[in-house]
Amino acid sequence: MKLNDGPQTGSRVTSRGNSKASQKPKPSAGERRLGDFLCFAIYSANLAFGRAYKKGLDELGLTYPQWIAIVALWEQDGQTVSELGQKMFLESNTLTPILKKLEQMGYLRRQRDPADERQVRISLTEAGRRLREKGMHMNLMASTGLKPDEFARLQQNVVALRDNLIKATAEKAK
Amino acid sequence: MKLNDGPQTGSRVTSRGNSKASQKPKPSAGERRLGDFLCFAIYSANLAFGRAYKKGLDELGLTYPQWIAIVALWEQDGQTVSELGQKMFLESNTLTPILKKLEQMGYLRRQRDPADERQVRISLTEAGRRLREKGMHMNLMASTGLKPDEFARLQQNVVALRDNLIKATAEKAK
DNA sequence: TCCGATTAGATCGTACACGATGTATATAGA
DNA sequence: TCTATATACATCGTGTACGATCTAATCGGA
Repeated sequence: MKLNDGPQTGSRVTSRGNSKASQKPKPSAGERRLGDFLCFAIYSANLAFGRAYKKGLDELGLTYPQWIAIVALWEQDGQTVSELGQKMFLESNTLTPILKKLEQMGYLRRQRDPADERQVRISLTEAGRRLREKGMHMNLMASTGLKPDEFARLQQNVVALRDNLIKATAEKAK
Repeated sequence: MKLNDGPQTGSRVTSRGNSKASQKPKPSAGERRLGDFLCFAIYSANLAFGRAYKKGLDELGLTYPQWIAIVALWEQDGQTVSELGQKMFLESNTLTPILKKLEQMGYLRRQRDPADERQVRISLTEAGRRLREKGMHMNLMASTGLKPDEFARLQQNVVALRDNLIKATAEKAK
């Protein structure tokens, strides 16, 4: 009977039907509904991708950002934290914990660059490279319901969108 | 001199140049690079959207998911948590804290449905609706660098992608 | 009508994102 | 050379995501 911190069941004024609160069902003229927001489409597609990848990533024992980091490091080894951050669009505050976790799992090494002790160079271990190979099969092409050319085109459109957003945001920041 | 928990500066074996670790610069034949992943394009575009919206949302004093919830509730008031969750692609474990925060800020009310005490009905307050109006101007169309028809087409493509992913994931779960 | 199963939310632990801040190292200018 | 500034990374607090689990309310079948 007691709702842990839930709203009190005492003051019961059903809020649909008897209050003016519910009188705005249709967005007037130019008002955009949630389904029309491109940002929401991207946001929810990102959630969907995360869920679609979940099973494969669980087999690897990785999270999605961890997997991205492995892929990015496999492409080029010995990157600094900020170089990796540029590829992943993340900064050290987010990246450092991810990299520490992966190091602790034995998939990479982090070592200060002797030439500039401020920088940390990151390199995959043998286990890290094996993991990358093991995850090579993960391919959701079929799940996207897209044909290869559609897939490539959408990918390019989204990349262009992202880069435009970044440029516009940087410019407005000035 | 002491790097809070950073990698030890003692064992210094620069990992580029003298170890085989760095000998894999180009992905062989069919190997996909990070830039070719549609999931990564979506992931990074989502981050970019979050950053692009940041300034406008700060003026409202909201986070992105909080804003989405306000928009969704403005479209239809008195929704249950799970109905709202279907629209936002989130479940109660994520939604409840967001809704509690918005309630605490005075933008909505949460009340158990007398007809079924398991359900919680959510309705915007007057302040919540004013906030929705205030945020009406936020429009990143220009920042996307897309013409209206391109914008609409991309939006539809991403929605279709999302829905395909959800369907495929649900089917494989069976 | 009674009790097992289901449903709706809430809670908890873990892991991102990210602004703000801290610390060590490097660089530049007087 | 000495110090002010800049740079690279790490830490911290807040707020999502999300699987697992919990509780209360409802439903269903014998």
